[in-house]
Amino acid sequence: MGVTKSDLFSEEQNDLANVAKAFAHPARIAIIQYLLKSNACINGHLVSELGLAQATISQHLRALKDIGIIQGTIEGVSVSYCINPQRWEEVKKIFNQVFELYKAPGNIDCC
Amino acid sequence: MGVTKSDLFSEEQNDLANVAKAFAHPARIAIIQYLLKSNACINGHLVSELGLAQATISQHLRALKDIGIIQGTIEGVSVSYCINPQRWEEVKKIFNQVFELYKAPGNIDCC
DNA sequence: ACATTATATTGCAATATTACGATGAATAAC
DNA sequence: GTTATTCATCGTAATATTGCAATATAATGT
Repeated sequence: MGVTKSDLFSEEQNDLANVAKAFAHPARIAIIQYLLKSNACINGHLVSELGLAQATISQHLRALKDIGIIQGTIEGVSVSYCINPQRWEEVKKIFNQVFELYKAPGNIDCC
Repeated sequence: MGVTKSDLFSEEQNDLANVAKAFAHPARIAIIQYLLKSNACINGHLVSELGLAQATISQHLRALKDIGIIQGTIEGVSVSYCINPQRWEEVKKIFNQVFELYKAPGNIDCC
């Protein structure tokens, strides 16, 4: 059906899945990396940087903004985007909580 | 179009996006957490555990197997699944490389 | 051989995502 | 006010994902 049965799962599980979705497209990864690299706030040079249409970039930016990982402020006629530090740490923690759950088994091949 | 233009991006970016995709569904998160918790290898008790049809679970398991994060071995008539330790560490590293890229700016609100 | 159990695969319907052109809204420069 | 620039939103087409019933496959027990 294409509809995911969110009600079957915990809020935590849905949250992680939604955050992961933000990372689940190379264009959004590229945008994040670009913002991380140029620590200063960068606007839509992204359109020329990545090879996608302006409307498409805008759509990806919105997806990232929706989960709070980036934020934008109007700067004259253009818009400056940057990482939201608080949310970034939060997201990092959400992922690490899963990764830290794993304890390497005594025998290297469990199956 | 629904087709993602992978050729516009680096292999690293596409890799991360693909791994993130595996985490981008609550059912797959639930499966991973279940395997992490019961460090021993567990087979498809998942069908009764999560509220999804057998075919659907099987499909999610395949998605996780495809990116190498889990592995399964035939155990009589059933199949034991477990985390692949090597790949798990690798995936953890791939995510952390992005998270560690971030250096908190002097001024807390950059935009 | 036959039935049983457990899992995988196939085929399909419904919804989601990706991408882009066209259009709209807001600011700046004249 | 008009024009140019930048970005967001809308509408649309194409592809992907999700979920399940039905069927296939494979091993075990009788």
